This record gives sequence, structure tokens and C-alpha cells, in this order.
Amino acid sequence: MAARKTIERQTGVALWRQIADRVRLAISNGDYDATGMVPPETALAREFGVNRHTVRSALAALAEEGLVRAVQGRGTLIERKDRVTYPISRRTRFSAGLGRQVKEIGSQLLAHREVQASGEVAAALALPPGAAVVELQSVSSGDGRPLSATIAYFPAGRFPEMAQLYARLGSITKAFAAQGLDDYVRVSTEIVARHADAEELKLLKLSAGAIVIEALSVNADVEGRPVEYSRTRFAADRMKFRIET
Amino acid sequence: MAARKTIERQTGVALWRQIADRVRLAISNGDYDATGMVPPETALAREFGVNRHTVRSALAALAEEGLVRAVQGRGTLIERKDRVTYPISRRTRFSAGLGRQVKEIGSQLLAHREVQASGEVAAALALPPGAAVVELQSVSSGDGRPLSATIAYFPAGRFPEMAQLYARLGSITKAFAAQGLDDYVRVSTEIVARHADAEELKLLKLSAGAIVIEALSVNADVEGRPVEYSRTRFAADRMKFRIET
DNA sequence: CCTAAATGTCTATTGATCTAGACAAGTATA
DNA sequence: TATACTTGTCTAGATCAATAGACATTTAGG
Repeated sequence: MAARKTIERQTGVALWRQIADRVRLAISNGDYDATGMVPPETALAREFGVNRHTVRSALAALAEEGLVRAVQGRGTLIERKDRVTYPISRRTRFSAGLGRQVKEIGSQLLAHREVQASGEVAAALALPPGAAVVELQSVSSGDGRPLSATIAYFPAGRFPEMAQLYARLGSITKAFAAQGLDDYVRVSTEIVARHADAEELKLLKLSAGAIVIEALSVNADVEGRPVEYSRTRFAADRMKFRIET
Repeated sequence: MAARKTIERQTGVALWRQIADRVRLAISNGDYDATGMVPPETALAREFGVNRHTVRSALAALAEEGLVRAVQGRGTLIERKDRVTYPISRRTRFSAGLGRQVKEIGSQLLAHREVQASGEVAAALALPPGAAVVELQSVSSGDGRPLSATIAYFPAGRFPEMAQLYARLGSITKAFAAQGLDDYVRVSTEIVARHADAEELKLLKLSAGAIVIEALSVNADVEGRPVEYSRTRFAADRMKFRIET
């Protein structure tokens, strides 16, 4: 551990935040599994070449996230170290994919309305521009931690009861089934990584400077007709993605 | 644009950096395509609720990246607005996928050596632990901009000349072909997004606080025998990914 | 019980970040 | 050419981030 880990100064990102990110990654990589604790503050300070107070700020941020817990006299204990793996395949389903990894999956419908499809939405759903679509905003969480925030669009003509059914059943797959669609497949997924904006920080309960992965995806029925277009923002530091081709 | 875009204060990420990130995203989304210019500094300052000097710091950072160019009296011109789309499918090939999007693809071999496979590498390549593997470190760029930094592992027994061939041919696919492997497919890809560390900032010529997408992937021949395990770090704000399932 | 090691708290100082205002200088257009 | 609009530059002050050092408090172990 004598090797001094490099961090960058004067770049608009505070040192304590850079250190927090590095320690979070080390935790999820299992680097501290031997002890179940983060190295002592003085050791981290030496390692990163900063003052101990700066390390303390970083650890305070991680404690705020519930990732670690400092105990005076003992050290800083790791409370949680998991990244949830999210599989992406032709049969991508949110709940099924997360199934065994989290004990309890929560889905909260934040808002729903019927709107005219924008050009982007209409193109993705293969509808004429301005066609009626159901818009659904929701947040999903695993074991109480928000994992993703989604805005999804469905053709209103075909799935008029989408919002009510999703609110009641808590699952898109079940809501589709209740409307006569038994099977659907993922047609395309586009992924971008970027910093979270203020709304996403709030929805996903992230500490600022956090990263979100934004996925634009289209699902279609077995005949290839699009049934859903969605924009999902994942809390990047709580997830990894496995792409099965 | 009267709507005030929310940014977060006191979070370890300087306001100018948050604004730079938002403007970069807006540019790549084509939000300013009508004029080919970023809105005036005073307008951005109003929009984000900050002082004009803070906006100037953000634009200076984007100018440093070569993304915009300020012209006194006129405004701030957009120099480049592209995100390269990187397709991920069973037939993912770096060069072929980028083909039409960039004029010139560069591949630079940074280092190569023969090492004993670590547990992780051996498992991915289905080799006994400690088996000899060829390790290749390279950086790829499109039109002069670094796009990805890769560490790749190949079974040394089967592909002893990998490093030399890649150095000469500039392509993994061609190096495989020269060693008698005509076809291979992507078996799995795992993706994580995180902040870049100092080495990645340097290799990919990123400004600090930048995001990298790390992809762990395995390629196999048509019989399903793994031929390559690689860890590629992409410059996230220069790329988007399309997953074809 | 003592000591070493760890986190907790406090004060003081320096440099970076952000705000505020004023004015200069270049560009486009009527 | 006059004017409005834009970027460029300067000064000054307030707040945040980071360093430095000292000492208190808690825990674990010999």
C-alpha cells in the first residue's frame, strides 16, 4: 500500500469526492474484504497524499450513503458492498433479472398521463407523430435503495390502462399480460454515461457528482411491433450491467 | 429557456464543472444545432442561476477540450458535437463498428508481455490458473481523439504472435486471422461506469472528473473456446453504446 | 491496567471557487 | 456610422476546500 494513488487537483472535483469515489469502488471490488473495514484514516491520507481531514470528509460522504459506519476506537466498518448486476438480453425484465440479488424489489409510480408523442417517441414506437401515448414515471429500488428512474411510453390505443395496472401490479410485465400481451422482447438498447442532474440526484438519492447510466430502449411484441419506449436512468455506482448476446 | 436548470451546491463538484458537463451533453444532444453556437454567457448564467464568471469557467473548460471556440463579439461556436456510437453485439469488432463514423481509426500498442494468468483471467479464458497468456495494452482513437484504452489477454499457447501481429496490422481481427482464426463472437460483456483514475485521464486525454465506462468482455471461437479476455475503458462523454440483441 | 491505535473535535491559515460590478474590445446589423 | 450584443479583463469580497497541528475519546490487546 506504499504506492501513492494519484488524484487530480484543481479540476473542479474536490479531493474528498475523488477519494470517496475511489474508496467506494475499492469496497465494491472487495479490496477490503479481509478485514471488513476501510483502512485507517491516517493510512488513506498517506496513500492519497492528502490531509487526514480530507479523508474524513470522503468517509463522511460514504457514511451518509450508508456504505460505511465509523466506530470510534475501532475503525470504519463496511456496511454494504454490493453492486447489483442488471442483465440486458432479448428477454430483459427488470424484476426477473434482479430476482435473486435483492430480497425486496420496490416499484413506485410517480406520475402518469396521456400525451401526444414527440418526434423521438413516435419514431421509436413506430407511431404517427402526435399519436396518443401513455407516459409513466417511476422509480425502482432494491432492498430500499433506489436503483433506477424511468420514463416509459406506451401506445395509448393498445394499452389504455397501462398506468392503473402498473400501479396495482407493480410490474410492466404483469401490466402487459393483463392487457393481453403475453410476451415481448428487447429490440434495442442505447447507453450513455454522464453525471446526474439535480432531479436524478433527488429521485435516486445520490450524492452529487454521481454518475448515471441512461438507457434508451425499445421493447416489441413477437410480431415486431413496438410496445414500449423507455428512458431509464440507473444509479451507476450501485449497478453493473451484463450484456448477453 | 426561462426555466432555471437546477444544479447542486456544496457537493464537492464545482459549479463550473457541473455546468460544463450539462452544456457538453446539450451540445451532443443537438440542442444548439439551430445556431451552431452555445447560448450567450449571460443567458446561461441566468439559466443556471449563477454568476457569468462561473459560466465562463465552464466554457473555458469546454474550449480546452476543443469542443467549442469563443469569438469575441460573436459568441461561442461549437467546433465538434459528435458522440461516436459503439455497437455491441455477437459480432462486435472495434474497427468495423466505428467504420463510417470516423474518418481515421488509430490503434497504438503501448506495451505487451507474456505473463501467467491471474485467477480472473484464467477463469475468463477457461485456462488452468497460471497458464501463459499474452497481455496487450493499447489505446484506440477516432480522428485523433482517444476513445478507449484496453488491456487484453490471449492464450499464449494458441496465439503466440499476437503482440507482433497486432502491432503490424493494427487490428485484433486481422491478427486473429493471421493466426488461423477466421471468426469469433462476443460471449459476454460486463459494464460498469465510474470516474476515471489518474492513469485513465492521461491515456484518454480526459479532463478530470470525467467518466469512463469499463467493459469486461470475452470473445470465443465458433466452437465456444475463449480466445480473448479484455478490459476496455471508454471515454464516456465521447461515446454512446448500442446493444443489439 | 496500561498502551497503542483508531476515530472525534477544535482552532487557525491558505488557496480555490463563486459572486458582484464595471468597463474594454470585437462583431453584426440597421 | 451608430447601436446592440457579445466575449475579454480587471478588482474586491464572501464562502468552500484543504492543510496543519493539538488534544480528547473510545476500543482492543498485552
